Amino acid sequence: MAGYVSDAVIRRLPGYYRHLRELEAAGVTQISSQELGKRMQLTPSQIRQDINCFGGFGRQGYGYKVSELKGHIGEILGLDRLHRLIILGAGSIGSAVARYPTFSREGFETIAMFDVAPDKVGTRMGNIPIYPMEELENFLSGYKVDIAVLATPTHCAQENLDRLYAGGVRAVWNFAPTDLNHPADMIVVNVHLSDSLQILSYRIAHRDDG
Amino acid sequence: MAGYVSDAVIRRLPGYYRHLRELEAAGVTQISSQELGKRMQLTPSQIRQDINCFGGFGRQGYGYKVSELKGHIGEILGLDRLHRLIILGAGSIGSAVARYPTFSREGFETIAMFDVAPDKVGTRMGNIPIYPMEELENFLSGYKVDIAVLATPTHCAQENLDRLYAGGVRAVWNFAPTDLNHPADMIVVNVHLSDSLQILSYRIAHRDDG
DNA sequence: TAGATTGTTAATCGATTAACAATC
DNA sequence: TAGATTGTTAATCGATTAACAATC
Repeated sequence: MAGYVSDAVIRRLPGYYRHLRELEAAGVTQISSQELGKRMQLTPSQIRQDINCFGGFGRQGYGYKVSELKGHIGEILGLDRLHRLIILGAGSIGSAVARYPTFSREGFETIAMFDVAPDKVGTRMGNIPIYPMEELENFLSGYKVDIAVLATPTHCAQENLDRLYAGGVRAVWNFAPTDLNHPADMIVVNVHLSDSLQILSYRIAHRDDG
Repeated sequence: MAGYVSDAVIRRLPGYYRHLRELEAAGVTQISSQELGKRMQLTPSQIRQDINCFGGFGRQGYGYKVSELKGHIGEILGLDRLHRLIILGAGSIGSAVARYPTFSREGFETIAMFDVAPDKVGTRMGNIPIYPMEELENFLSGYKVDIAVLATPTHCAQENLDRLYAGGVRAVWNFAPTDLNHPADMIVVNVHLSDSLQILSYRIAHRDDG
């Protein structure tokens, strides 16, 4: 079904899913591209184009069934599968990810954390055990891990990524504020918090430019 | 100098700044668009176009002086100014932001946190005092706040944003996983962690599509 | 049926890439 | 000077928007 889908479209998918979830929760059962566009600040054309990258989920003269479309987009995003996560780094970022409430709802289960600090190792964060970093390879040889969250200091991020790859992990959610080198068959998605804050700073500095 | 600058360009600026900082730290003093492009996975053309939105910072036959270009981009991003932050919500996300090491380096100073939990109120996170949420308006009437970080639960995010606006705050860094309504003269930059993780999930699900 | 709204093709717009004269 | 590389204009490519026939 889905041939080539551009990055621009993919980046909008979570937004669709989020708004459809909110609409469903608000009891809305049907919506047109017109109304959804107004809500999401997108043109109706764009919404129809985006959705039709994946299939004709609407009905002429009617629009889209909210829960049905949400279901389709959820599947497209892979949210119907269970993803097993590990978190490298039990600092403040690692903790925030471990405690983030909505992830488990959406099929992301954190099965272990790793850290170098002796006072953290052996304890638990909620239900999640914290292992010493040197146990990583051993752990990976015993468990299938779908996603590793990289929340260690920047200076060891590349080394940790290499160890993850060697251990068979092929998807990384990176919070270290640096661009990591990785083989083509490893998927890396960055959360560069500083970048985001700097963009806010840019907009403040250029508030009246245009 | 800078006329209209597209979003696409603005989103790349922090990346330039980051790479230039790394290059400077590595002792590299000069770089061509060719070399920088190779490092950042961008075309030399794009780099020259991006930079020339703001001015001719290079020299023909030579390239760019790393520290000079970094300085220019830092200014363009507004990193030469001090930004005073407050953080709404002293949960795991709020704590992670409060403790994020690089922000203070770049001129972002957190002066207060706010929370509803009685056991948190009155304590400090590092040096930062935690005030009760109902003190927000009072605080805002006494301090000039450049940026508010919204790290409260989703269900009160809109209400908190409205209170911030009423209190005079005009820039918000939003971590609540929802799109907030805000007046045109308020700048809101979102960090939608779920969206980012869902994009990773999409890429895993469509790994072999093309 | 008439009205509404999709799915899809065509037109437009903007961003990226290529090319090259200017010049360090 | 010759070689390198910018700044900038022109060409290309891709994404967004508009239009409209299909159809619920």
